[in-house]
Parts: sequence; C-alpha cells; structure tokens
Amino acid sequence: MSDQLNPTHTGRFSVTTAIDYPNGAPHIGHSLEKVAADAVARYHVLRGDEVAFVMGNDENSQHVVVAAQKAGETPEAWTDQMDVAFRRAWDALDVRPTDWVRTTEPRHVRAAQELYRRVVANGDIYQAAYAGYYCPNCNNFYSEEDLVNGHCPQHASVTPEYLEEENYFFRLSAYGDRLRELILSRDDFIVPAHRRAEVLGWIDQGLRDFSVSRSQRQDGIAWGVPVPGDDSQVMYVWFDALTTYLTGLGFPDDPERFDAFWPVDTHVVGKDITRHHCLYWPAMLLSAGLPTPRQVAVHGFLTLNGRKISKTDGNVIDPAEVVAEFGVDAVRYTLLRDVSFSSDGDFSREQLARRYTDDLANDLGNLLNRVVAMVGRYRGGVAPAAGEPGDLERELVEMARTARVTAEQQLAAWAPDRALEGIWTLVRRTNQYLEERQPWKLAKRPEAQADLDTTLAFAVEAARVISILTSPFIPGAAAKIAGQLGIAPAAPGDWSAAAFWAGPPVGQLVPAGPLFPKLEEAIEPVAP
RNA sequence: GCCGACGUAGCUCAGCGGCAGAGCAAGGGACUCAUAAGCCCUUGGCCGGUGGUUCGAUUCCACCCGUCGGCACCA
Repeated sequence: MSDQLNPTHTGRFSVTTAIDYPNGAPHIGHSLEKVAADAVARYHVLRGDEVAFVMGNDENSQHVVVAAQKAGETPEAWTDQMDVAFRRAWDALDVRPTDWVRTTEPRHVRAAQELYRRVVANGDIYQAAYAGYYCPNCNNFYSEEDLVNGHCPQHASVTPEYLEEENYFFRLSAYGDRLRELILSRDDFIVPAHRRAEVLGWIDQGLRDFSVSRSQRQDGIAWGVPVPGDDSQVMYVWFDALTTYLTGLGFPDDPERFDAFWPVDTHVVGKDITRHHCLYWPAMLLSAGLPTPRQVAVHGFLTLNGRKISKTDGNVIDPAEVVAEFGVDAVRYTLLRDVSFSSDGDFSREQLARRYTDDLANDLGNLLNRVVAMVGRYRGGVAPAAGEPGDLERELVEMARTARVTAEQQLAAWAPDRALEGIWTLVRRTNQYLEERQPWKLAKRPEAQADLDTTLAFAVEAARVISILTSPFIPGAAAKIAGQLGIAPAAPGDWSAAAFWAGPPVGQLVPAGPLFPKLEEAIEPVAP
C-alpha cells in the first residue's frame, strides 16, 4: 500500500527543515515549516518507517557575532543561549526532530570541510576577487544598489568603504544543464509546481558562480568554518549552512547512517531560499559526487492579521504565548489547516479561536464527548460488540477509508491542509452517523438494543480511527482520545490500524471531560 | 523591463472541456446523547473583462484589466 503511494518508499524517511539564524527568539512565522515537517515525520513513523528529521541552528554567520556583541556576550555564550531558546520553542510546539545540528559543532566543521575538499578535488572552486562596499558595523558587504545615498542600509551614519578581497568561488555556472536535467527528471523534485517553473526559469537566464568564503581578518573574532588549506578564510554562509543536512544524517563520520538516510527525501524550505536549495545545493552535491536530494518542498510565508510579520512594526506573535492560551494542538492544527503550504497564508488570533471552536471543540471534541457519554450512560462505560453492519455503517467505513487515503496522498504532496480537510470529513460524517442512527432513541426501545450496540460500537471505532489519523497533526489531542477510549496512543507502525476493526478492541472507556474546553471569552479582534 | 503565477459565493479556497462545489459567515427548522454542542434545509456566483477554438469553455488559446511573487551572496 505504502509503496503504491510513494514509489521511492524504502522503509526509511528523512526530512529536514531550514536551519535558523539565532539572532532573536523564534516567532510564529518560523513555526509553519517546523510543524509541517514534524507532522509528516510523525506520519512516516506511524507508517513504520525509520525516520530521520533534522533541524538546527545556523551559528556561523557574522550576524551572530554582531548580535552577540550587541548583547555584550561572547558568540559562544550567545549561541548557547539561543540554542536553548530555539529548542525550547520547538519543543513547546511538539516538534520533535530526531537530530539537531549546530553549525559550530566539531562534527559539522568536519562535514563542511570534507564536502569542500571534495568539491575542490572536482575542480569547482577557484579564487577570485570579491568586491563590494564593506560596513564594519554590519561586518558585511553591500552592493552599490544596496547603499542608501552612499550609506549603509542598516547604519545611516556609516559610509561603507569599497573593498576587494580574494575569495573562493563555486563554479555554479557549469551546472546549468545538469540541474535542468535533474529538475526535469522528477515531477516533484520541486513542489509546488510553480516554484519548479520559477527555478527552471532561473536556469534559462543563466547561472553565476557564487562565493563560498570570506576573509577571516575582518574584525579579529575567529568565527566560522576555516577553509581547508587557507586559514585566512572561513566558509561563507551557504556552503556551510547547507551542509548541515549532511551533518545531521551522519556525513562523514557515520557512513552506515549516511548511506541509510541519504539522499534525503525532502528538504522543507521557505520560498526565500528556493534558489539555494534547488540550485546551489544540488550543484554542490553533484560536484562532490554525492547523491542529490529527492525533493525540495517550498512553502509560502505566514502573514499575521493580513500583514507581513515584522518585529519593527510589532506585528509578531510569540508561539509560546498562543500555545499557553490555546494549547499546542490548536496552534498546530490552525497552522496546518489554515495555511496552504504552497502559497502565503494568514494567521491570526481570531482564526485560531475560530478553528479551536468550530473544528476542534465542536466537531472533534464534542464527538468524542457524546460517544463516551452514551457508552457510559447506556452500556456502563464498556464499548459493546457490533452486530451486522447496515448501509450507514458501510458508508462510515468507506468514509474512513477515503479519509485515510486522502491523508496519505495529501501528505505525500505536502498539502497538510488538504490532509486535515479530508480527515475532518470523517469527523463530520461520524457526527452525521449518530444523528441518523439516533442511539438516544434506540436506548429507549428494548427491542432495539442490538442496533444500539452496533451504533455505539461503530461510533467508538470511528473515534479510534480518528485518533490515529489525527495523531501526526495534533499528537496531544490524539493521545487523549486514545486515553478516553482506554487504549494506547498511536505507536510506530500503527497507521495500518487506522481502519475499522483493524486496531486493538476498545473495552472499558475512561471519560476525562472535554477534549477542547470551550474558550472562556470571545477573542477580541486585534486592533490594527 | 524580464520571468512566474493568480483573479470562482460576504470570507478562505477546491474544481480546470459536458447542468457551478466545500468549510466558515448569514437565515430557517427538527432533535436532545453531547462542550447552547451536533444534524437538516435555505440564501448567496453573468467562475475578472473581451475575443477565439469547440457540438459545448469556469475549464483550452490570445489580448486586456487587476493582484502578487521572483530577478541571485540579506538570511
């Protein structure tokens, strides 16, 4: 079954998210791709796959040095703090990577240098002058167009000096044809399709080499991965950052693990770094003689209340804050349900409250509550055995199958919103089923007790299936559903139990109150 | 300017050659197991505009109008 849906399915699955610059606390905008990757990773675990899910922080940037200085810290102390902050933020969202890479780790330095050596050996690195306007405050180069009236765009008082320095460059220009072939070789090498078209367009316009090192001398603080054979240079952002994906999967220290998980199944990235993941990275790997990724899934950005997320405008939401208010499952659900992965999507407190109330509390929570209550009231809390299914029961079973297949297909296509939409049709169908069978009426008729048993049994079973189907998205709530059904939460390999009568029999229920209690007060619209 | 997309119900979007769909929002109803929840019904669309291809176009093509991304060392 799984192999039909995903021809490359090998019993292993590897996925990465973009690594973040730890120059401040993570905001809700960072969360979408982490939560999406986590949901897909959890799904693969349920499928019984051995999963590697790599995340991390990009600590080698000169921006980090600047941020640390501003905070009066050493870069080491600063990145240690940020490391804790980021891990805590992802943990609060129930995002559980199997591997966490900091680019300052020795193993990553080894990985980046090894990759660099291989690319050098293939003749794709050369030395040339890099020229630009250098701002000592930013410790960064700007192009002439970047300057504002000759001043640094970040520091109006600074007039950046025109500097040239010898840097190393990667011969990206030589890889246009091979990259085009690679992208054309798989429909879903880049998803969604419009991103693929965009990248092919870039290739047609011609590729330029990019610099992969910077002089280390800038302001004395040694920071970054030294270029092999030239200690005066450190690797410049992309060469170093992209290599984290290799580091996390065991390159070069753990060849067994690396062989098992590389090439990675999917890199999940934001649309802003499409070019680097779809062109720079595959070209670097081709040069190094390493297999290229199977897929890059590009997601859009989140807006907040219809506006760009911006710290300077104060248009930000701290994930921890909304998690505290609505619960982690509601935040995950809203991110995954409301935001089309392929384009930008809006997030707002109102929308979060709406999803919480409509989908989670009313549809799902209330469904579980009424089922558990009826089994309690009519059958002493023990789920009865089903009798012969009728048409309605067969429809319900069919609906469950459709929901499961939809979830599978849509997750494979990186459309978690569609996957959830499909699962919710089963949630709604189960509520409808209860209205059609009206167990509360059957309970009053002595001759209808067998029908009541069947109805309750199918409703309980639907809840059990829903618990498994929803578990990649809202693991906490899914486990609570299982808990009230008196069964274990979904475990690795349990996806196949997401069908009627394919799982452990439900016996004694364990009522525990509303899954998603009604929100206390109406959420006030956020003032503009 | 160039490249790429998008304009379908009040909102968010699906459909992409054969009688316009979903969820939310709005209005009405029957019920009572349940978190005043759930269920049923209804309202609501010249499918951006104009031409063309076709027996037939929301769906394909061209142009126009409008909106938005990208155009490379800022991640």
